Amino acid sequence: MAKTRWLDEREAHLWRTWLRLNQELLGILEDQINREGGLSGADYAVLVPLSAAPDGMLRARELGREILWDRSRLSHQLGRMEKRGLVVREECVEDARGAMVRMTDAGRAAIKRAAPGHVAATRRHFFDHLSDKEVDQLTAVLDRILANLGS
Amino acid sequence: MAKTRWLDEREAHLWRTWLRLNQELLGILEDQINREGGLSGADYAVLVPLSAAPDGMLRARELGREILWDRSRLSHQLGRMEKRGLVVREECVEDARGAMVRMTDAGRAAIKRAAPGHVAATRRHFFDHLSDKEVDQLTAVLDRILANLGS
DNA sequence: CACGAATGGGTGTCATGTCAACAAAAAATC
DNA sequence: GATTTTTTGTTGACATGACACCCATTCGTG
Repeated sequence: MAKTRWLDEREAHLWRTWLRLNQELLGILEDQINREGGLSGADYAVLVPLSAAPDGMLRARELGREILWDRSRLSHQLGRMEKRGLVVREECVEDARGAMVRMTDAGRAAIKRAAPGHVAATRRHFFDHLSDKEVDQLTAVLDRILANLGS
Repeated sequence: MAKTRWLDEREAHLWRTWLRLNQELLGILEDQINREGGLSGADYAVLVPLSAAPDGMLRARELGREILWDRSRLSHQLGRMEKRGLVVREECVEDARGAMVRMTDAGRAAIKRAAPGHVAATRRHFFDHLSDKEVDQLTAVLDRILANLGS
């Protein structure tokens, strides 16, 4: 067990900024979604992959994989969303264990209502402050970090 | 209401990476703290400012301001931590409304146990994949975004 | 085919976070 | 100095998330 190498001043600053930015930015965007679409951030996260899928339908397993949720969390969330009429669950034909999740018309309407404001807020608070070059640099760095997370 | 300008391919990619990286990275670090110190991420967040404060004591208001928590959340969390003997609440001399929060010896021991592994994990999963120059670039970009969040 | 392991999904329970309402003290206003 | 307004902290109710466990189905292996 080697002696700990603590973060130096620059590193600590970056780390605090990283955490704080993440926290505040997500909070702002969540509020935004909440106000404009009557949706929670969780609702939105679920509806996004569904709206991109054919027939607005995905297998629960796939859905969970896309948004990195465990099955329990997804199941609870789907139960709540089903109760509010945003999605329905149907049987899966090719695998009797599975469950298909389909977005209802109300679900599609809700995300169509929320999405423009969400994108606008994302631009206003994030992309508007980045040059094209910085987008590329940032992408390269974050992709690299993400790719090494497994280790 | 102008027509929505959706994210292009590069932007969408960066945005997904940002969200996913945060989610996974924070999850990993939380697990780490959890295992090594028997602490939750919330416990850790509370203990960090306390361990940096004189006498391990801060006014609740200050503590909440540092970690950007609202009063209710902090109060609940402190209640739980007090029950587990990590902190104690004391009266505030100069303001009878206030509450002082003091880290107990057990609290200090817990964070001393968790901190080295936490820093190591932060390095392993984050800083080890960044050059010095990239740290500076990233800091500049994120600071700028953070500074503009109020708008 | 039979059997144990793995997978997909659900449920209950408890920890955590949010929100509205409250009470007490301090600050501001008149 | 009395009265409103803010600030500080707590509480209770409720939404959400994490975790352990359950059941049915499918897969892998003999």
